[in-house]
Amino acid sequence: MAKNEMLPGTLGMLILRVLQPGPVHGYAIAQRIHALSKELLQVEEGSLYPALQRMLMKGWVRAEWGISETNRKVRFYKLTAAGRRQLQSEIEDFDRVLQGIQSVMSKA
Amino acid sequence: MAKNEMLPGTLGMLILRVLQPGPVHGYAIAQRIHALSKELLQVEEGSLYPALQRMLMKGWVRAEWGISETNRKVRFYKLTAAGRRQLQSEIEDFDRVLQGIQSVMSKA
DNA sequence: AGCAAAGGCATAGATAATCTAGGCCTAGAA
DNA sequence: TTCTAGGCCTAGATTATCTATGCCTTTGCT
Repeated sequence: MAKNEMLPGTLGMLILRVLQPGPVHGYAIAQRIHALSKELLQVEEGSLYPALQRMLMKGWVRAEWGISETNRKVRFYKLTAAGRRQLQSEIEDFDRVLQGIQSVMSKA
Repeated sequence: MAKNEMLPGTLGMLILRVLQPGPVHGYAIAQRIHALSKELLQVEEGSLYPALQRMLMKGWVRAEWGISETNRKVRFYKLTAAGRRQLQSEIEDFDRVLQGIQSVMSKA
């Protein structure tokens, strides 16, 4: 992964995390990830919407049509209880793997 | 990624890092990653050898047949100058992306 | 009124990386 | 001699991401 690309396998975790405080619509999820990461990460729409579809099917989020702050018809995504559990689990997995990576990188 | 799985996109970096101090043969690369990560990471052979092939084709490593410590015919892999540059570049990319991820995860 | 730009959802197809599951061979131990 | 661990490798499936679209609406500019 270069420039603004994502690290494969982490997009789901980031989306769930952004949804944790409350419902957010698709487009805004991408914007928040971009802003919160200080422009380091950029989620393409072609990655975002398929990811949201997967999460819907797994039951980690629910979607609801509504109106955005800018007066547009949007789909708000909301974490389910299962989604909350999934987020915790992904965080644990990520932390563990990251620790492994950092061990190798520092001590090799 | 769960249990002992790898984080996609980081295997190349880990292999290059293990090869940095000097030539290592394939099987031993996997063992070292496993050991150095305190058993947190497990590289499957079906991931390892294709990754080494890719790196050979990109010119990041060179391979040479030899005899292992256990008296077996093995292929030692050695970093090239390009491989060394690639390693630095992947480390920078990874650090940048990781910082982005951690920003999102902490501040969302 | 007309048009462009930006906001917004979505899919198809290509690409890439990993895992599963095998195959094959050898040295050394039991 | 037979078994186990060490060792190399590939085929095929799976999964996630990106590129490139298409389409619709609101707002603002001319």
